[in-house]
Amino acid sequence: MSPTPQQRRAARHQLATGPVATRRGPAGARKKPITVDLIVDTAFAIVAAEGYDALTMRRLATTLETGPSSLYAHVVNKEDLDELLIGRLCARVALPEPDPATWRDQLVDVCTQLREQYLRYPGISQAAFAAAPTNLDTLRLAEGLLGILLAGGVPPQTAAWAIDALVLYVNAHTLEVSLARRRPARDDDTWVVSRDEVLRRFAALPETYPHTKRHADELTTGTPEDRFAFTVRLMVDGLVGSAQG
Amino acid sequence: MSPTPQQRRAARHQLATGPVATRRGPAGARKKPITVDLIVDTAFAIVAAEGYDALTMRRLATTLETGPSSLYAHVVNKEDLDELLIGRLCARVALPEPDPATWRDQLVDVCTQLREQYLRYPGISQAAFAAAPTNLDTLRLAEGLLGILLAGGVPPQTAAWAIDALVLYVNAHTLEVSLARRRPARDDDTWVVSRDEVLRRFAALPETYPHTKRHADELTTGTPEDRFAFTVRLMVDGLVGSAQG
DNA sequence: GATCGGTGACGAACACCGTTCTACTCCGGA
DNA sequence: TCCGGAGTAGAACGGTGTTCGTCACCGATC
Repeated sequence: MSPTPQQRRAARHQLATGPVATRRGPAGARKKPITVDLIVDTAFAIVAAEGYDALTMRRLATTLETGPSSLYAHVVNKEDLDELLIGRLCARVALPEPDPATWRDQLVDVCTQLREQYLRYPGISQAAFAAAPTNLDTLRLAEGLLGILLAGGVPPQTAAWAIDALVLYVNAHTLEVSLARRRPARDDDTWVVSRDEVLRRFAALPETYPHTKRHADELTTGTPEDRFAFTVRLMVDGLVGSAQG
Repeated sequence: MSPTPQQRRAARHQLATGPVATRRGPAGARKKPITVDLIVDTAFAIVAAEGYDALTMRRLATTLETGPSSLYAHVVNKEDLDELLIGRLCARVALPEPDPATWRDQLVDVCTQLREQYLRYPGISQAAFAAAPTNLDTLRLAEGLLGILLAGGVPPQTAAWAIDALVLYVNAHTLEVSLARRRPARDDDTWVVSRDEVLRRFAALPETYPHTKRHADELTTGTPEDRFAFTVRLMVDGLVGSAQG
C-alpha cells in the first residue's frame, strides 16, 4: 500500500483519492527505503537542530543520502512537506476533556502546548500561516479548542472567532521569538544583543518619544513566556464578558 | 551628502554612523540616478501590484533598468530593504492625540490603519516579524500606542505588553489574509476556494469532530475585517479591567 | 585646468534554492 | 518469466541573494 503524495494530501482534506497502488520499485540498493515518515522525521531533526531556514529539499535529501528529486515521490512539494510537519506537530497537542469549571486554564494549557511545539522547531510556525483550514490534523486542534470554549459557555460565534485569534497569536508569537533568537548568530553589531543595549538606545531617543523614555523599564522587561501568558490571559479575560458561566 | 546604506541603517537604530561622504560616482549615463528613495518607491509598487513574493533584488533592479548589484550601494541587503519598507509604512499611520474618553477607539483606529497599510502591500507583514525593536520609525508607532494606553489609565507594564500583543496580532492577521488571498491563483483543486467548499468538507468530517460539524456555520462566517475587529476588541476589552478610568 | 581618490553603476560569478524531466532499476502481480 | 508501475537518482531548468572586480564619473584639492 503506497498512496502517492498527491493522494495523501487529498485525503487530509477529505477529497477523492483514487485507487491506491501496491509498492513496487527500487529500494534494494538502499539500506533503508525512503518513506514519507522518514522524510518528516528527518525534517523535524534538521529544524530542531538548525531552525526552519535550514530545511531545504537539498539538505533533506543529503541527510537521507539521496537526491532531492527522490523526495517528490513522497511529498507533493515543499509546501506539502510544511503541511505534513505542521499537522504532525499539532497532533502532539494533548486535548483535555472540556471542563466548565476550568475552561480558561484549559485554553491557556492548549495554547501553551502548541507554543512549546512550535518553539521546539525554531521558525516552523511561519509554515502554519499558509495552512489551509481543512487539514484534519489542524482541525482536531480547533475542535478541541471549540469544545473547551463551548463548555465555558462562550457563544458559538464568539468561540469560532476566538479560536482564530488565539491560533494566530500563537503563530505570531513563536515566529517572532524564533527570529529574535536567531539574531545573535550574526556578527553585525547593528542589532540588539541585550536588554541593556535596548535601554541605552531608548535613553538616547529624542524628546519626541517621552513615554518610551519614561517607561523603558516596563517596555523591555518580561520574558517571552511572560508576554505570551499575558496575551493569552488578556484574550481569555476578554472572553469572560461573553461567557454565560 | 550620501551616507552609505550601512550608515543609514545605523542611524535608524541610533548607532554611530561615522563621517558622511560627498556624492561622487557615475550617474551621467542614466536618466535618473538610483537613490534609496527610488528603490523603496519601486519596491512598494512591485509589492502593491504583485505581492511581497514578487519582490526580489533582480526584479527590483530590472524595473529600475540596472543590475541587482547596483542596489547594494544603497541598501545593505534585502533585509535592510525590508526594514526600510516596514519603517516607511509605519510612518504613514496617523497617531491621534491621546484622549482618556476615547482611548479604546483610538487603539482600534491605529491598529486598523496599520492593518490597511499592510494589506495594501500583500504579504509584506512577514517582513515585520524580523524587525528589530529599536528602529525609530516603528518605535514612533509604539510611542503613540503607549500614549493612548497611558491616557486610558492602563498601568505602564500592562500597556507595554499590550503593545507587543496588538502589533503581533496585526502582523499575523494581515499575513494570513494575504496568503489566503494569494491561494486562488493556483490551479490545484486541493485547496479551498469558497465557504461552500469548506462547509461541504466540514459536513463530511467524521464523528470525532462533533462541535465543528454542529457549528460549521459560525466557524466559516465572518469577513477578515469582522475577525480583525473582533480580536482587537477582545484584547481591548481584556485591558479594561486593568484600566483605572 | 589637472589630478586624485572615493563613490556609484554594472557584469560575471558564486553558492544556493525548488522542481521537472529522463533513464534506470526493482518490485509485485499475472 | 514477463511486464508495467513505482521508486531512485542525476542532470538540468529557472530562479534566489550577494560578492567581487572593473570602470566611469564626480567633487575636492592643488
